[in-house]
Amino acid sequence: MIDEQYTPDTVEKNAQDYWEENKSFKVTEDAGKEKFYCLSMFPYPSGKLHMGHVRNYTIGDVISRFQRMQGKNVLQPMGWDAFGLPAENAAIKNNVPPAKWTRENIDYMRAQLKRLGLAYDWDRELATCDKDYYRWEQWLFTRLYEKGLVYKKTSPVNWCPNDLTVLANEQVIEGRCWRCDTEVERKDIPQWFMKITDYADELLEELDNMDGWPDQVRTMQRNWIGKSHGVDIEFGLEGRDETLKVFTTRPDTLMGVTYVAVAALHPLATEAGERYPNVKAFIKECMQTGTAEATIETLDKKGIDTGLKAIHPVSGERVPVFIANFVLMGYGEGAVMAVPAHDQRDWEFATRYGLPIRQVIEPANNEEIDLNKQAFTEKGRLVNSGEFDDLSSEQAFDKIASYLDSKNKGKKRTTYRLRDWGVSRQRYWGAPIPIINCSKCGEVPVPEKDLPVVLPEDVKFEGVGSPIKKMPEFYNCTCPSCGGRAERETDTFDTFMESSWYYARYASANNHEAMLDERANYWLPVDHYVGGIEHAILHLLYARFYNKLMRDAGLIRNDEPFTNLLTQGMVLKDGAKMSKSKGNTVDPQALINEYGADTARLFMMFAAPPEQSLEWSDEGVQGSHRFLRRVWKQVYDHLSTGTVVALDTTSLTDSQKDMRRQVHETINKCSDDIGRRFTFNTAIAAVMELMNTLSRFEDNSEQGRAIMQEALEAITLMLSPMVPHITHTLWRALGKQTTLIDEAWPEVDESALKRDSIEIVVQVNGKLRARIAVAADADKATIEQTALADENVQRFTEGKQIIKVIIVPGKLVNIVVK
RNA sequence: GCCGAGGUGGCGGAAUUGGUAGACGCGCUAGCUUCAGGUGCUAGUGGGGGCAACCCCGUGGAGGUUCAAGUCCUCUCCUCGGCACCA
Repeated sequence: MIDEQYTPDTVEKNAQDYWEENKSFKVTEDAGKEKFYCLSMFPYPSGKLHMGHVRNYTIGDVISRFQRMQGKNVLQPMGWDAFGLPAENAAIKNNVPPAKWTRENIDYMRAQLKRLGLAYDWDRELATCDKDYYRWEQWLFTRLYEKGLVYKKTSPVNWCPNDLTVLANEQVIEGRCWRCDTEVERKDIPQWFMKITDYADELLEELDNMDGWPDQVRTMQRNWIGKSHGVDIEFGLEGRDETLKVFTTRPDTLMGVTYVAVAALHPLATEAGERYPNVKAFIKECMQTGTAEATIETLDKKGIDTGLKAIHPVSGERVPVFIANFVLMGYGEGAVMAVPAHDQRDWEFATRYGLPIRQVIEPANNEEIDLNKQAFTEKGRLVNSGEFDDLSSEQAFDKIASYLDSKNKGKKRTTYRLRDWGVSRQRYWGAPIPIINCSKCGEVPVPEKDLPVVLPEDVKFEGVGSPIKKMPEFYNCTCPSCGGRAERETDTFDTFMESSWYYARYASANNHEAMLDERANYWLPVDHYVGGIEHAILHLLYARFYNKLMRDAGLIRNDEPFTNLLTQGMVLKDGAKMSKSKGNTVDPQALINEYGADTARLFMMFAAPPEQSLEWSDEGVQGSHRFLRRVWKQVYDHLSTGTVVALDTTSLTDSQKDMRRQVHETINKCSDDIGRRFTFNTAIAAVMELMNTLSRFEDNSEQGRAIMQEALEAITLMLSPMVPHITHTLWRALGKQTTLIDEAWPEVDESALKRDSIEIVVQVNGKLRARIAVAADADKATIEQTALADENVQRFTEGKQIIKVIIVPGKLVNIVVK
């Protein structure tokens, strides 16, 4: 028996103690059982959980618990994305080492996760700042170095003058630092890169097969990789031996070239800048406008003549070489052939500087175009192109490409927007890059026996700059190759490195001899991955890349890491994302303290489907709590009424059959909503409806009470993935000797779904006019007769000609009259 | 500019394959319970008309297809997310 009052605190402690004592969520490989690996994106230990975490982890937990009830061997692990900038900022502010700050946050947040009752196998917990974790990342990096998949290169990088760190292209949002919004500068420093471009094609092509991912995410990744087919074309330069290479996706427009444009950072531009002061001034102006303003000022095409003349590869014509602000150094060759008649940017530029506009493509459908108004950028038929005239754009692409190839002046080429991944960071709180720089031997990877390169944790922070760059005891070492004096890299890895493979490490978390082992092949790929849409490109692309690196290193066998992806929506309050800066956050801890974890979980799952944004509502939370109290009360009242006999389905009254039918219809719907559709909100709504009916089902007969018992057991089971604590207690209260966590999902009794009579909707000319009851097995003629006989239907058919009658079995009749 | 998602009561949302629009929850109204507030319970709740039975209108807007459209097609307006001078 249970208390009359529902007291979440004791109920929840009770269930959590049981799970803890019985290691309910510890899981091992079992070849005899179907595995299910459910993963939620691990948190950065920033201090305490926010509502987004609660939502994310509840979704993952519901899926995990549901799959467990389907009889699967479910792995649900949790860990900490523990390296990163905020720890350093906190260290400076509070004068506490990043390691200490991070580990205290982890302890606090772990307790919060446990308080939410999440079904994690805590034995597999990992933190990326532990040397036992990052040593394997260092190890893999040295293997990849041997394979030539990582390299060092001095190159201009995005430099954030505020955070004093290099940013990946992906971390630059509209010319500003993704983290602090400071305008990004350019700086030349030696950097380590991973050859993600080697995998660009596979990363792109696999997307087509990844049905378990949202289209939105797949499209974003496709665009990010940005594959395009074109031709590299070499223009001669008048009075010089060298050539100028350009990239174009429209070689069919080659005969329309009237000038060539290079980026401000192109070597030819630099050279011209040294000769002419006004060119130098223009280049400087381009640099200052930088990426930020360039994106805003999309209309203003500016440039300056270098004085150089390029030689057209087919006609031999001399055309001017301009420096133009709209040409990007980072894409293609940093130089373009300009065809003002057929490219809008070239057209705007040519119009501004009085350059010729020469039509070489005409519309295939002979429609009128006016090149005085704008460029004609579509494909069509070639004109004014000598021997290429009358070819279609598509034919000309190949013809012109092979013509150029035969003259050694051009070659087909595929380019990508995707750049190699720069992984060096001039930061302290990250995994040290396992490379030693020797003045004699150059760059030498740290040998396996010397790994891990441990990041010193007992450090003092004195303003900006990484402390290990000032620690000779860290960077002084001997060269593993020649034994001479050498220095370590003091840069650390981009923290996206750690989050790119943690999902695999959970499978082998306690292996101190190897990065991964055969257990990874049991668990991988992740069956269901749950996390924020903000990781649609960066994290998810890097993780896919890393999976392929690990596969090609022979560590795992799967091609893709995440079979299904669920991107959960944001938690909003007053229509805006909850954030500290907006001051509209609600602390999950306060919510749990007041109502308990079950109410918090239930509200999160009920207020909106998981992929949509969720509007916070204090009243909604109360509503969820009220529902749990009602369920509790219903069970209490049922138990207080006496004992229950076995259900005998052979002699039920109509109202008992109706009650029982709804129970089993609800099981049907819930199974589909949770298992297939992931619409937890509608699953909960269905159980609420069932509860509403049940509370009006006042049948104290023996069979009435047996049905009540069956219904309450089903409700308890169906709610258990969402609210595991209260249901743990109610299950026992309902007289069960078993423990809820080990129970299977309820089964539908098909015979209970049968109906003798069904309701059919009758429309006249598509408008609803009546509802009729007919036998479930009534034939069409009977249904039609009954429908036509209805009094209200007759009002609308009287004196009219019936043209036809449409009958949708089990649903509706539509009578068309004139 | 391009790509993607969306627009349904006072609010969050439901309607799964073209077939009863507004499930479920919140809020609100009335009543009961209560010294009172709160809790709990009962009834009602898209707009308009009607004592009622019922009727008319209604899913951002305008057309269209269909026996039937929130759902499909065309055009259009708006909101959100992503990318953006990509040659």
